[in-house]
Amino acid sequence: MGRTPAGETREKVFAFVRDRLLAGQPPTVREVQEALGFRAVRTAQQHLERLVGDGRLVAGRHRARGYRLPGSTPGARTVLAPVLGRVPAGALDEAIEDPDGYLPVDARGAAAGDLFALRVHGESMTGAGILPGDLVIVRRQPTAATGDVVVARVGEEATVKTFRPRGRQVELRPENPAFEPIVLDTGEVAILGKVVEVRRILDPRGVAG
Amino acid sequence: MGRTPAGETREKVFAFVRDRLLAGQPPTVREVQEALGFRAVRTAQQHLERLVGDGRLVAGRHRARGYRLPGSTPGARTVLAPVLGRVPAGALDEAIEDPDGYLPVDARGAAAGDLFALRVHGESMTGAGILPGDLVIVRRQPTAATGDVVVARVGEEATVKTFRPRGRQVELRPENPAFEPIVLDTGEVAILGKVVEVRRILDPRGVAG
DNA sequence: TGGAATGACATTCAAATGTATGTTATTGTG
DNA sequence: CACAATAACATACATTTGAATGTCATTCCA
Repeated sequence: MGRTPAGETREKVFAFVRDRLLAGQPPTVREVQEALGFRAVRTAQQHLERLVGDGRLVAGRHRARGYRLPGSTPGARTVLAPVLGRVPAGALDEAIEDPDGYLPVDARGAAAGDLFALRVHGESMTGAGILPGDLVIVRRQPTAATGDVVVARVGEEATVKTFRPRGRQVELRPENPAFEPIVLDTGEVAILGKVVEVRRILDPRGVAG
Repeated sequence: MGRTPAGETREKVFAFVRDRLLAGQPPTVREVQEALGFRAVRTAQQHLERLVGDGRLVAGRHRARGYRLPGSTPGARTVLAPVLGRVPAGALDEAIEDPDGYLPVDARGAAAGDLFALRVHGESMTGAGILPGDLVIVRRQPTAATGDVVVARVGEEATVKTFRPRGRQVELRPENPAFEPIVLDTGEVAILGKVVEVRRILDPRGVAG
């Protein structure tokens, strides 16, 4: 049977699969076959096997539409973190019931339900590159380490600050010389979670929040 | 057999399927079954049928992982944007062939293949809250509007700057007083795309890049 | 030149996955 | 209470779909 120059077809196969995967629509082997115009399933299958062998794709064993891109094992760990509109005054779970939207987050190290997002108000953290309107992605945890950027509840308000334990007290330090640190007894502060990521939408293509 | 209050389970089924779909991972009927703890495939199947009947889902006939959100998918549309390690010196497509990883991005307004991410080097944009090490998500486009933060190629280097047209020339303005603006003829500058989002990973839970 | 690697074909097998049939128990309503 | 609707279970069936077996022609390279 005829053939095309070496490697050329495989690039097309990879480009097709990659585009489909990036679009969130994993193809089947037969869809690859059809898209590339192969007359045998086996041909598409072989190309895919090669790509897996080259480490350019990863395959799930006997999994329908199971081909994925390597690297961050994408998709598999993408979860949607709810964007909480109001400050979570009471229990977090209640606020999560009525989110403003969802953000896709790569959550390898966090359980799916442990992530949420908040919109930042105020300029107290501009020195850390966290501007008003930014979205912070928070992993729920009751404690923090020195220097962590945390979301803490003080009374009825939630605030984003740098965490610094001070013996029996806690310092919530803003990253802006125009603001004063807050020092409170441990009992007066509740750590809601740690800021694990900061996002700023420059071009609102529709990201919720 | 026992049952749960009316409608309650169905909401959970819908939430599960919706989250999976928004994350780009359509589930199988059996995955729904397992996730909800049903002992029979049929139970999950029935819930899905109801959701389709209510218009909250659409089903592809005999299609593996064929359930989708109806209509124009008003919710988020998550795609995976490749993180380009090196500066894209040549054609962008070549750099995309070998990404460092992928980031989940809500890409409502952008085509799947038009998004990529770059890691920021240098401190020329700190005034705009873009710090060294940050990831910028870029939508490919050959032109830009005044004030847009763009990724431009000047010679062999790609740089992130604020875009300001100056008649037949172009000013690439850093957002840091320690840096000088770059003014070049239009022909010397190629706009690779517009920065639509900025991300900073504070806690590396595994986000690629 | 001759073997190894590659590209492609035709076909079959087996696992996954969507769909259908039938039954039991609980809840709600007139 | 009778009856419909709902929730769930157990099981079987059919299609899709990923893998496997075998063959042949073309290209590449020593």
